[in-house]
Amino acid sequence: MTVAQVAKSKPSNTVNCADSETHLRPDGQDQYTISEVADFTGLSAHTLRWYERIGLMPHVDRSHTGQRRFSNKDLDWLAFVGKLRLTGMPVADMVTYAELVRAGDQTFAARQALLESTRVDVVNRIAELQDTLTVLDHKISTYACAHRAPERTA
Amino acid sequence: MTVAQVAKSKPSNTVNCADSETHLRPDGQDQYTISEVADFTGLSAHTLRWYERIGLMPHVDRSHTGQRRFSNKDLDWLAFVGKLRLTGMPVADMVTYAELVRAGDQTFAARQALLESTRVDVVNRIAELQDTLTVLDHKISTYACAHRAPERTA
DNA sequence: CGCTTGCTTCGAGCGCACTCGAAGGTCTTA
DNA sequence: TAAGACCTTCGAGTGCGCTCGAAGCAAGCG
Repeated sequence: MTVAQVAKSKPSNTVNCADSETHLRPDGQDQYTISEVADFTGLSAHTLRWYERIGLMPHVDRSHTGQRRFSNKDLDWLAFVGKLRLTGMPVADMVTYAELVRAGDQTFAARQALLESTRVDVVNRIAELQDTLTVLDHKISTYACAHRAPERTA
Repeated sequence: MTVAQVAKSKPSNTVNCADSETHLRPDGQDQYTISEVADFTGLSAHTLRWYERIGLMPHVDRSHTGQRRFSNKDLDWLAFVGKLRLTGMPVADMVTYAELVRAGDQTFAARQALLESTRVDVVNRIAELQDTLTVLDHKISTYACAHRAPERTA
């Protein structure tokens, strides 16, 4: 509830080192309907509403008639969530992270820990994939060989 | 049906270049019950039967009483399937590959193509993950910064 | 004013990859 | 020969991540 406001009151320095987020979108006006966001992110409107319902999005602003108005901050968040999704992190864990964010600054350490463990997962996954790649290449090369030596099928 | 026999009649040269498959298991006796295979692979007996049902396994030999007797070749296949699974390939696609294998030598080209396209997927996925890793590291470093500069919360 | 478009909520449905349970046959060991 | 483990098949159930449909409100246009 207040989270959105708080977020808005801090243009770009939620953290304050080498921060380069909140790239304003072309029109730069920080107000997007759900279908605009759907187009932009590739997620369906249904999915966006679902994300909010399950707590994977901070509560999105509403227009005076109750329609969602997404901000650039929301888009940034969605982009980040998209990255987490790529890591294969379960939605439930992303929700946990989102809850930490909503809980405020005192959860920095917990969030960092969560991201670090995710990082480890990603690194492992990459190693796994690279290993798989080796197997794949080996297999592919055997097919290539079979091509070159088509004799002795019997 | 005949597939199993054919497979067995070719000790280790299905393809014939630098072939180093079929590492005999400790007891080396080429006959495993479903629960042994389950232990070995980490898959459940249910899943193994399911793999066979959907055509992801060549039909497994049976004992005179109808119980499954897995061969080393089957274990090799399962290991390979495990790798494919790691790539995120849908089971349906693996079944397609399995069908190609069962169809015989004239599908070498198709199989090679399938593996090569999988290879591309894996490479892309790795790139994606590496990209994600960058984002993650950036985010983690901002948390680290926030720790070092705890002032200016207001 | 009525119509279309697009939003709202809620709850049900879907596809995937298993996962499990039931009912029954078989193998081994006492 | 009887108990208990372990196998068989078949079909139903589960959990996840969406995905969709229905019913209804609101804005904007001719």
